Amino acid sequence: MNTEHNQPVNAVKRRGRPPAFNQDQALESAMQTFWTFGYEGTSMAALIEAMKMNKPSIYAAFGNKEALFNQVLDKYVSGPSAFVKEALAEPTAYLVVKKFLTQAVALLTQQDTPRGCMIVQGALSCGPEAAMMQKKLMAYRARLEEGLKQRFEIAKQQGDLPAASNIQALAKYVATLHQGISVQASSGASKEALLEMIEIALINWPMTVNHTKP
Amino acid sequence: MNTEHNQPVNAVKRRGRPPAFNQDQALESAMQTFWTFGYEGTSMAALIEAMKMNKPSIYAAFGNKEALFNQVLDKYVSGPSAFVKEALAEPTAYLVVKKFLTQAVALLTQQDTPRGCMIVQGALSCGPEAAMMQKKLMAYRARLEEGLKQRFEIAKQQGDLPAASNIQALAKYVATLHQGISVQASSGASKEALLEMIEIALINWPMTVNHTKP
DNA sequence: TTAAATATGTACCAATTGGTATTTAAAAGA
DNA sequence: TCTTTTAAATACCAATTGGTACATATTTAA
Repeated sequence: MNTEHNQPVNAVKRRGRPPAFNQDQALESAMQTFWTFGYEGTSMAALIEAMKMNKPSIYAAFGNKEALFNQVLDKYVSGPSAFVKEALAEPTAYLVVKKFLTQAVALLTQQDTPRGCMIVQGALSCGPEAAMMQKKLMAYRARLEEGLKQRFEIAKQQGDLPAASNIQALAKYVATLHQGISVQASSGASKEALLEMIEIALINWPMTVNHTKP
Repeated sequence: MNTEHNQPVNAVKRRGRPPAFNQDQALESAMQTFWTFGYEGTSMAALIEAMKMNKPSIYAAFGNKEALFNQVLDKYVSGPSAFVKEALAEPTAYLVVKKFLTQAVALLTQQDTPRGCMIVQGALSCGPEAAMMQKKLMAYRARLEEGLKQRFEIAKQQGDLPAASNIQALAKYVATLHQGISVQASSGASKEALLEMIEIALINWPMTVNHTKP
């Protein structure tokens, strides 16, 4: 049963039986599963069903559960979570935050993907065996918060944020909202309700006189 | 080995071997464990060690894992989480929110208990077997948000909040911050950093002219 | 002293966990 | 055709999961 899923057009012919699965599609299915149930809540049995691969094939192609999750994480960051980089590129701190939170709500409440953020919820409370992943996700979150802080530092230097701004606290404010939004989304909050909520959160965003809200 | 842990001073003498454990202390240990590792991440083996009881004794005293967690939840709500009711009793919406978030930070970052909120993180992402607990905790969170909304409705009627206030969105704002704080706390955020963050979140809390910030 | 009642402790259960050894199938090259 | 190479599929592994049966210990009441 060779369906040649992952053969590029002019692929070099390799010897041996060709894989019956598509690498990227399988990883996508794994992401969907981990995203839904978290690292600990996802069993190999669930992955086997979702990826439509048998266990030895998964281990041969992606390594063990931990290695597979790491590859899923990469895919998540460069895929669903790619909007973060775009948001940080917005011209003002206000627009950065507005775009970041708005896009987060859009992603975390959309119909065709699981609700909630995989990096927030993938291994939040878990047993000792998932402790390494817990730390890894913590580091990812810390990196995002650090990215916001650095962006706000630039905004401060540009006179976009008041010189007296506590950029550390501002970054934590935005990160906290994002993490809360993740919990809200996974608990069933609607996109509309969360967008209204964001409006409130942004009402008093600090700005200097020469940078007004649009 | 009868240490008579749970014999009240003038207890009625019951027949049979007296329990070697204290009901409340054992439940406290169970709470600590579930709080740390979540529902799914807590194994019976971990509970046995923490509660210093053997498995059949646990089952006899508290029922199965699910029943035990339910009793732990009750204890959590009436114990560590009791500040919620106090906060809702504050005289103005602003003070309600300030007290609620400040106390939440205090609880979720204190040294002698696990970090993060058990109701937020106890079963956020989990496998199908914990789905019931996931729903149950979602309901708890929804109840809190509803409590905030009702409190804000009263504030609105009292002229404490502007008549045009979107109390639904305000309640979701506060609930989202609380949930985000839980994630932050479990990720190692300091009490001080979170208190600074709360200040920012409260800067533009809506108020009418006859109710000013203290 | 003995029976009834209740708790503890050991040993066990089937099912599931993550992970592999081994056999079989399908392709390319000689 | 036949060997080599690679993947799929079945069957298995020890360890752990939540949950129990059963024997033993400790108390009170008769």
